[in-house]
Amino acid sequence: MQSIGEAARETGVTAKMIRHYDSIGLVKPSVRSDAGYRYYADADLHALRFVKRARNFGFSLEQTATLLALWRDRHRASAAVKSMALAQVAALDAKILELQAMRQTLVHLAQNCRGNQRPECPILEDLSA
Amino acid sequence: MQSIGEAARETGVTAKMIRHYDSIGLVKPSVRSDAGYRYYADADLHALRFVKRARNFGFSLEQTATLLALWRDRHRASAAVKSMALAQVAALDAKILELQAMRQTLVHLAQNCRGNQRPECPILEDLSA
DNA sequence: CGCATCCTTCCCATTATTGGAAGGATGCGG
DNA sequence: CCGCATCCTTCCAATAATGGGAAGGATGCG
Repeated sequence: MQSIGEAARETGVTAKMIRHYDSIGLVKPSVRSDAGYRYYADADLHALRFVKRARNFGFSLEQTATLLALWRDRHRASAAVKSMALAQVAALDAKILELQAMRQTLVHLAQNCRGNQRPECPILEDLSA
Repeated sequence: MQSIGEAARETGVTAKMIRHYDSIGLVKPSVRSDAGYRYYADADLHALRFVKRARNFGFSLEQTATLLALWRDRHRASAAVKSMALAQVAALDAKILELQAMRQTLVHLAQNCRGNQRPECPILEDLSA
């Protein structure tokens, strides 16, 4: 049983966020002391690391909660998990395309801007067009 | 002089957001009636469209405020604008790379997940590893 | 004149995280 | 065994940008 500080050190999730995950019901400590201290069992630490990784993949906390429930269910079908992963890939694709379009337009505008002491600048001209 | 509703229709910025931009000092109406109604001059509408475009390029409101100030300054050097645009390109690049890395890992995991009724799934296994 | 539609301000919610304050609990050195 | 450092607790607030809604006043038109 680890205190919240120890759990934070071991999982790389800040104590602040661990309390937050507790408050929203995502990962709750197995034990609360009489004084209210949170104590995390190994399985809890595992869940915290799971959450951290899912967040790194860009899953929202809500998606992460679903994945966590699936992970805890030994009998779930892998299809449910796979479809979530593919949906996340599609969301990432859309976001990437959007950012690439922004980037390309900006690069194009910047290439046509002298970037000197004179005021002429197609970037602002385009923004105001 | 357009009322906020007319300004919203003409610029595509919602009345809600126009009020918000006023409250944070980004774009203020040229005139306020005795009753407190906001009235927007052509230059104000221009500024609202400018803001909308800058936001479409992924500039933050703070960056947008700077660009707007540069745009309003007839004597600014184009170098200042160009460096902001290039900084934004760099930020977009970093974000794109990050999303591509997420995407690739997820695709790889999903490819190795059968996605059937059985529980075996490398996606969850990786998340919990 | 009355009703529909607009407008105002103010408050709250979202998403995920971070910050701080005020106060209680624990642990260790002297 | 006392006091201090460090941990912990809860609550409140802020971030960025937008949206939703309530309560109430203003306007416009028939």
